[in-house]
Amino acid sequence: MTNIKDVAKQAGVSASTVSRVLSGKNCVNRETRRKVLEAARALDYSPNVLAKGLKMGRSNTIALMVPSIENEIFPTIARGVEDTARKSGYTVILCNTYEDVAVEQAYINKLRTRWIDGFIVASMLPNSDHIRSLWEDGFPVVLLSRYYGDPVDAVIVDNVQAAYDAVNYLIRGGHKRIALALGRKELPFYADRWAGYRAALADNGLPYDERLVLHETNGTNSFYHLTKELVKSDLRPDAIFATSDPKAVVVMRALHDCGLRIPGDISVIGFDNAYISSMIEPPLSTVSQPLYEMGVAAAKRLIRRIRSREDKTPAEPPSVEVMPTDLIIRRSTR
Amino acid sequence: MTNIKDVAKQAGVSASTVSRVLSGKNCVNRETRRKVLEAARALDYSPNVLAKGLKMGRSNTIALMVPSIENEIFPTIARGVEDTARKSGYTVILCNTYEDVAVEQAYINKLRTRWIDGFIVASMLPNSDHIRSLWEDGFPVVLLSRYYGDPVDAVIVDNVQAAYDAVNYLIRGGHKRIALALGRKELPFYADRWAGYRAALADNGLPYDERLVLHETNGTNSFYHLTKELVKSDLRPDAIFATSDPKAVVVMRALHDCGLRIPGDISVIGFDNAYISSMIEPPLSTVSQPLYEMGVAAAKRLIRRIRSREDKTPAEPPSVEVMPTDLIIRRSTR
DNA sequence: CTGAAAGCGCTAACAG
DNA sequence: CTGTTAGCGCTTTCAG
Repeated sequence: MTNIKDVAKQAGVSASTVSRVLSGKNCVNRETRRKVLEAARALDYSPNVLAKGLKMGRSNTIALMVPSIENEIFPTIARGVEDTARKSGYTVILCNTYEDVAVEQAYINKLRTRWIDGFIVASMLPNSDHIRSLWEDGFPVVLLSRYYGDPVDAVIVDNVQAAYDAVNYLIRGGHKRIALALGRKELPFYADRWAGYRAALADNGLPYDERLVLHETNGTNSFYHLTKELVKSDLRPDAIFATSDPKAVVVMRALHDCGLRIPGDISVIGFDNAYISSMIEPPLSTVSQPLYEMGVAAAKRLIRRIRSREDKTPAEPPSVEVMPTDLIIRRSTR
Repeated sequence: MTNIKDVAKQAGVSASTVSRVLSGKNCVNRETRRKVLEAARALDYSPNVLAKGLKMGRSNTIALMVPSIENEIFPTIARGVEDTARKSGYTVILCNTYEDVAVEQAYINKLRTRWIDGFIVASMLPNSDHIRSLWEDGFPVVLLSRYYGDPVDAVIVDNVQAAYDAVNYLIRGGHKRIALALGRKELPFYADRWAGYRAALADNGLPYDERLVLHETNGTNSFYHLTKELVKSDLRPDAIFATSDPKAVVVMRALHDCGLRIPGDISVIGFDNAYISSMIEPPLSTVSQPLYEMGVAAAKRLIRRIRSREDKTPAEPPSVEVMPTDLIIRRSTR
């Protein structure tokens, strides 16, 4: 593999000059610069990132931690992060934590070792203290989607408001008994969507009935039976708000299997605007989050942090960026 | 950040001894070893990967190149790769090429620079010559899913056979006029599925009618109109084989909008066993590829290559690993 | 069994 | 404007 010395020799200059030219320093003679560039091209030289990183104390690499890249929303987020990172010369490392604090911790310990410039964490759990120690130690971190009020940069949506809007829409449409298919409530965005649901009910003078909230037991499929039971009881709802699209799809299957028509007999609304939601029959009304843009925003913010740390610019205080959601009405609601 | 010298000082030994202990060399006194380990723990030391990589000429990092992580099948593959890599101490870098040879090339050029130990390429296009130059230069590479007969390691499925099985099943079920929703045929797996379709027809004495094959024009949605047109013509098929599940879903929507019943009026079968396929109504019959296992197999093979290159073991000849597919019959076929 | 020294490829003072 | 030098943190001969 060709290195900087080879280029230097070929161009008849010293290694430092090659370095200067290739790092875009302008204090180099036009002619010398030309020779170096030519030599570099001729030798198809590209600098060794490891050596550079060792010298500079950074690697131009960031880590993206997600619960699982297989979950609906993360591929799009990942693409936003990756596109943005690449444009700024950063490479991204993908880490699946599987909602396992131990796996998360193992990653952090390994990656902290000076060779990762910063973290985008979309996998944070309430008890992820090793993540907290990251920013306490001055490491650039931005939280994505899961935010617990810590003093750190974050990119989120207003889940309370978004859920409120969805439920409110249902109520305006004349629905009186609205059930909730609720994900694991230790996750802050589910807790918030729950709060938004309650607020919308309250503001419209509708009673909150705990029996109408379906709690996820093990996995998305648990909603299949929960929905069936609820629908067959004497509490049959006229609408169901699911806190994610996959849950909505399962709910719809259960409803279908009970012989109910959507939206004729019952309306369904989801959350996330996953790809499937527009494809199923009937197409699902849902709340969309700007996933790609959230990935972009998180990456931009992280890179700003990294740069400002390197420049020793006085650190700005952490800020949380709240991205807008949209209510998308398709044909699963009347 | 604490480094090897700090540990050495703390333990009262030299840096080389620390290195020996931490690299698991056994030629170290029991007591010395204990002291070093203790010091390392006390200081919460972990070695600098960049320095190590620079010295050793490798980074324990591999790159996974995919067309887009948002495509149905890649998250699962990525998870298989990542799990396997992590278990062997490798980190994976994710690269989305967007089917763009220029992006792919930019990645390769950047990553070749001694700091990536090997590549898993799931994005290869017929004219990806920079990928070819990779293994020609002795770089560890394994191709995933897209294989053009080159002399290089690959992990694939037998797409001809899988498509043959699907179409054959349809024919056995009494279908006589089977249409094909065909993806971009410059991609080898689509070309193979097309070949399997033709072979099944031929073997069963059914005519091959070019008018029954729907060619993707721009994106998956193009099948919506193509399907509608076909169905309204006097060639109305009694079954449609879609070369991927998303295509099948679009086809089903078109059929539904034409008032046709599935599978009553027409059967539909897909390919990939994507998550959605079991969720839609009716649940889609499809061909499943062992995506996770393919990721695992590719990672294992790559790591073997990397290791054997380092050990200077004589290189085994490249081999292609063909993984099994399954025909999954649900309710979209009769 | 252990320490000293060299060097992986690069950049950043520091001289000239 | 350019070359020389030192050193980033680690592993690995080579001596002892």
